Amino acid sequence: MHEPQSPRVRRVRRRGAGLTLADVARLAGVSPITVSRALNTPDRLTADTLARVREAVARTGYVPNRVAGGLASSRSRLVAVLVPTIASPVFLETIQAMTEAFAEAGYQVMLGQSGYGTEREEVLLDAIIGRRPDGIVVTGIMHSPEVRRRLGAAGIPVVETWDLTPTPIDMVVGFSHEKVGLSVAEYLLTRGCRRPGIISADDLRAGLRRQGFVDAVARRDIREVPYELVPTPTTLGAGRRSFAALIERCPDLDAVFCSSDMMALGALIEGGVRGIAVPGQLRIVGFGDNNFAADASPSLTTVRIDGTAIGRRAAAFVIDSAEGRPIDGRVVDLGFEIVPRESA
Amino acid sequence: MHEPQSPRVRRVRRRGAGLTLADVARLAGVSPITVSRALNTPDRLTADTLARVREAVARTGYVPNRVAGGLASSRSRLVAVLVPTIASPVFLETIQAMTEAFAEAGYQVMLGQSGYGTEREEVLLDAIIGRRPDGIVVTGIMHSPEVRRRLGAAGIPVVETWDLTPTPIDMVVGFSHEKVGLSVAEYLLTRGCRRPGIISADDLRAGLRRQGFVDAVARRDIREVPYELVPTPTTLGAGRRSFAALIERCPDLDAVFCSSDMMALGALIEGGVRGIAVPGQLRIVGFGDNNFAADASPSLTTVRIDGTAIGRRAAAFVIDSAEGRPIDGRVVDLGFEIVPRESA
DNA sequence: AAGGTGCATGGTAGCGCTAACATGACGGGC
DNA sequence: GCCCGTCATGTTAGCGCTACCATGCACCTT
Repeated sequence: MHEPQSPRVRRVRRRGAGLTLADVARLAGVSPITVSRALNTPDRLTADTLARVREAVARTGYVPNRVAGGLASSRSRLVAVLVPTIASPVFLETIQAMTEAFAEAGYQVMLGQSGYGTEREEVLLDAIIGRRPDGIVVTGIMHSPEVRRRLGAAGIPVVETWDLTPTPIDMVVGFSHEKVGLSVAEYLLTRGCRRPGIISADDLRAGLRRQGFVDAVARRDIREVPYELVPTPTTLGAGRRSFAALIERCPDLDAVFCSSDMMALGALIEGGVRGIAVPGQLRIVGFGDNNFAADASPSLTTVRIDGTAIGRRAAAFVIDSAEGRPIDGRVVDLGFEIVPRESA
Repeated sequence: MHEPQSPRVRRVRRRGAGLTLADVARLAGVSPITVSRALNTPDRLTADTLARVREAVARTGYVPNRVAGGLASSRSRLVAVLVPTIASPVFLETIQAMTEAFAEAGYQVMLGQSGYGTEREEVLLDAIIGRRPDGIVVTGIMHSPEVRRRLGAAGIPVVETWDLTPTPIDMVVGFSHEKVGLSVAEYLLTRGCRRPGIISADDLRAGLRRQGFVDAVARRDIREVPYELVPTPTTLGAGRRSFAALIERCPDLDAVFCSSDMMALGALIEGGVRGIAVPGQLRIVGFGDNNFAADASPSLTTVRIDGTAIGRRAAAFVIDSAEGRPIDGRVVDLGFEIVPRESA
């Protein structure tokens, strides 16, 4: 840190390696730009030059500084991924698929947790925009007009996911939560249910599913759907307690649609404890097709979302934008699927 | 992208905002460096100057380019977090706590998934080192000597987590998995168990817990501990099937230690299906104290790890290193706690 | 009065890389 | 032999910021 040499000397290297492209170039006997090309566009060099540079890189253990590269080329090869909170397992599959797809294409994922209120969301957004990512993927639709304005102004490709809107900021990959509610309602009605209830998280998307469900059953003259609202993140315990509350209020319930598999499992367990026959007496449907759904007892009927496909599609959008390829179809509906199992 | 103007003209701005510190300085009537100080060390300016700069920033909507700042200061304010895969919920709490702590201190988290074999791990490592993060947090101990060498050579602070070693690359925050196995064994022995089995993931840390368990019961002359090995990530289904296999092989089993709560829940469910009384006939212990453990039926005895504390401590290590504060105690044991509930 | 001291602000020179243009060698068509 | 195109490589000039030192001024000390 402290240098005993004369003060006017060239600035001291602070960091370990401190190896630069110029050092490698000197060793290989070429100009710096040639090393740059060896790393970025190797097919533009003769085999001989390329080999010389590669050898110099290997000998020195040089790792190019992408911060400098990013500044020079205005391409950071960084992508921001915003989730409400990572602690909820809903988006994990999507994050995993994205991280993987981005890593393969040479991009790195920056994680941001937006679920801490508007004020901190704006601070986070500035921190992210300050890093000049090549793209931003958000889970859910951005609703705050201020946030939408800032994202738009930053000129960074934005992909909204896990939801659908005809008017995305930029691009959107997801599915219709209302249609999920609708389909589940029809699934249950078809099986003879006439007195359904809902256990729902208090987030926007779960709300849309509930709305879709309520609308669908209303068409069959079921005007009242009892429900319990649960704060996110949803838990098994919340599922048990909500189910208990619901069934005590309406003992004649014959179906429950839960906004997460974990809560559905809770309902299943609470039902078991109370001696309620599932699906004989009451049907239970979850959401998410988490990896435990198939192995519950009875196994859980649920709604499968292909989180991996969402992640991959979102990554492709960002990468295509960053590489300057044309984007067509900025609204992608990946749909969903009801997985019939024993519980309904 | 293509400019119809004369070719010798100054390079064109490619990016939206394109606003720089110099623009803000001009507007505020100060030098660029003063704007830089207004953003980074505001208390070094007079209230008047600061206000003028702040106003200019607000008027323009300027967001400083941290890529450039990082290059100039060799402080990227980026921290890499490496997990085997994000899809396993084990580290979520830790990641969440870290992301939060880092965000508060102005650092951004870069996510990397290392669990794809040695070769891809090295590529990932170069991608990460290339971004010159101010710190790297890895879950687990890094064992590959090549990786350890590279991390050491990069001169970046490294925090290993979720495990313990007297010889960390740099710093380590975690707990002893062997001691976990030992404590659980003693817990079960104290309660009269003499024929315990194990359902364990095939990862290193779960292996250490198993070893600790086996060693502990061996001291009480229990020489053989039947076990089932499960590939990670562990699932409820794997728990059910492993439990079934184990109980069929050894019907006299009186305890099972599972390497994850999810598998313990699977064992619980399978036990229920088979009419095995828990804990009367057989005791079940999980690991992780996931948020469903307390609400299972019977509630799950398990081992609680304070993932949040691990995350916070790891973040503190990195931030202290980055800010040049002295680090003492580079090995931190945060311990664990057995949570006695109904299942054991 | 001369010479500090402390503070707010500014000028200069990079950080390590790449875009854009320049150069020079080579080969082919006429 | 000349011109041109093509290709590999080099030169130059930044990208947008901050470290470092310099400057100027108010206020003190002796």
